[in-house]
Amino acid sequence: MRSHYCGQVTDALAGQTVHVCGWVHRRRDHGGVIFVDLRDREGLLQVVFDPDTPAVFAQAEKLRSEFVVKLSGKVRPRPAGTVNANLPTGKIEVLCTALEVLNRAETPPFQLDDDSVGEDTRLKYRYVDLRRPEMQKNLRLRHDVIRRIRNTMDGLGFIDVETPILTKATPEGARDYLVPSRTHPGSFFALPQSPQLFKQLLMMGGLDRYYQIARCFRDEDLRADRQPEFTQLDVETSFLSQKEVMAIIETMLRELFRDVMKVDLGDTFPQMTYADAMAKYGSDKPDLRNPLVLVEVKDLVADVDFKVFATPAKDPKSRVAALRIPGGREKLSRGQIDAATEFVKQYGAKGLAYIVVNDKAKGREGLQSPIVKNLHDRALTGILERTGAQDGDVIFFGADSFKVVSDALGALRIKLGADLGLTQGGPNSWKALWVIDWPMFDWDEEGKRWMALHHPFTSPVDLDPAALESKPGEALSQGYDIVLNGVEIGGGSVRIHHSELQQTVFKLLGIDPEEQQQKFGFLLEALRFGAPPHGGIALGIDRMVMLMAGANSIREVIAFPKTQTAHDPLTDAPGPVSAHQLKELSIRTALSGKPT
RNA sequence: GGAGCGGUAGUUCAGUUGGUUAGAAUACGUGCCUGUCACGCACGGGGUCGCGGGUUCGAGUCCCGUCCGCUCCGCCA
Repeated sequence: MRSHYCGQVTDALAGQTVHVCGWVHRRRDHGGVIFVDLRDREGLLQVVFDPDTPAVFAQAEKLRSEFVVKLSGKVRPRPAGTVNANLPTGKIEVLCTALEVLNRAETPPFQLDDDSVGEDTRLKYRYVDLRRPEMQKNLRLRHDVIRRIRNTMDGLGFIDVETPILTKATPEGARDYLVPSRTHPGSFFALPQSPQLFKQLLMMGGLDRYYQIARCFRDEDLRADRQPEFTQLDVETSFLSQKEVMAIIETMLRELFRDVMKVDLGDTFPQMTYADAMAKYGSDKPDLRNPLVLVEVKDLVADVDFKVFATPAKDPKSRVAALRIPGGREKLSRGQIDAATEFVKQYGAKGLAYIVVNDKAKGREGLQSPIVKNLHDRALTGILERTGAQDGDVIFFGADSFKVVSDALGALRIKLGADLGLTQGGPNSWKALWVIDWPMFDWDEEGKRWMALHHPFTSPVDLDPAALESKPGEALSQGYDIVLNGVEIGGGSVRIHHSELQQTVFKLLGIDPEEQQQKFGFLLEALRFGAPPHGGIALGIDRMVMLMAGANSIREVIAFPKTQTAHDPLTDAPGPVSAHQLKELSIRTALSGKPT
């Protein structure tokens, strides 16, 4: 006896008796006949209950939504005149001859065919939500992605090695999730922010091609594309150059998109330096589908009688940049320009200057703007030339610190590209990009110290510790990020494999020798026992699948995600624990959670 | 830590300058209908308007606080 899931019943089975399992999606009674749409992960099937079979018919009268049933019946084409190509249940139906209710169900908390249900309700009843076709599709896509990644990595000779979930707290980086130790009172494990150090140790262990589909934990505030626990493809290799690692990942991604999405990502992914990305796109993860670009006009306005521009133009740590919106005069309403001004304020900009280009040929008379009177002819001409302005364009300006201008105009570029429909290609357009030549460090004004732009184990291009220490602000790293459609889906680097250089980097980051020893002693020691040159990368699986699924949030591709406060509405985690449990862990007080 | 938007029936939402008994759709229940598929028709049940306080003769509506959800800034080496 064969069993079939209902969605797999096809024309070919016409005339045969089949056995199907599924959920009751909807029941319709009409003229003494009962119709039940049965649902499984594949789709819908119409089951008919005829009054000629009274025993089964009586059972069918009790069926409700989400009842779990198993039934047998004869597959038959719809009667003539009732077949409509647009019917969701197909040309085939099953006349039920035996019905078993495997489980009853209460009225579902929401209708499964309602796609506007609030996310909190969906998450509270995630097990119901997961039955919806969209979620089935997303999770199967995720499975497919991971399966094919494993195939590719395996084909390239990579070994999957598991690394500890209970590990050691790190002083830098994200906040750790801590786990108290019962056997070491007062001491704590940390959940890994990534398997970074373990995979480096694997290189020292001679496992020269490692990968893992690894769960990572970071106790930081959430976003649409950030969850406190997430999954990354973690990769590390020995003896390979930056170029070679990037080539492997390109191959993997190209095959993945070819096989799963039927998309060609192109033969060679373009590469862009961090400096160029910031200059042209105001972002370290440019979306190349968006044609808008930032144009530096600092030199043109250094001598204008307008402090808003002139002051930053003379400051080496500041920038004055323009963003030209082709056809902006028609496309942007006055309200949208005001909204743009408000928009850039969240990135620290104090305002947003603009020029509407009415008639270039008329010179300054042809420009409409609150700031034109403050700019001399040479500046205006230069700006129009350099931005390539045409009649009908709007040019926005940012003048502030390098970071504020880049952040503000970079974000405005993305927003207007989307709002005005300038971004090319739509959902089926894919633009991959490597961002390379990252600075090693970024100066933290508040902490008065250098911060690693990538992470503290990233190798500088120049391996001489003395050179690094003399000019840390100018050092470039052997780091690389992979960006897809403006989303950072991964980042990696060639690592430091000399103990002295690693200590120098720690020192520059303000980690004194004692703390180095306490937190990273095992790494420094391992580096002394024959560490091969090594490097790798980590790719965010959740983000990649989110992009492939066309979803707006990684929660849509995670079976049981958490809300913005890192709460799980389904299990109500995190929750209080008993006083007994706390006592065993040598924890005296719980500040808010009442012991139960 | 901060900004914005939201919270009204199981669900999705409406609710006017503060004014009678808070509505619609859908879901749910009962009945009718001989092939329906967003079936249709009739009737019915269903509400601490997130929570607390305040203003007022009177609050879903105004004010303050608070909790929750979402988006973003900070944060995420």
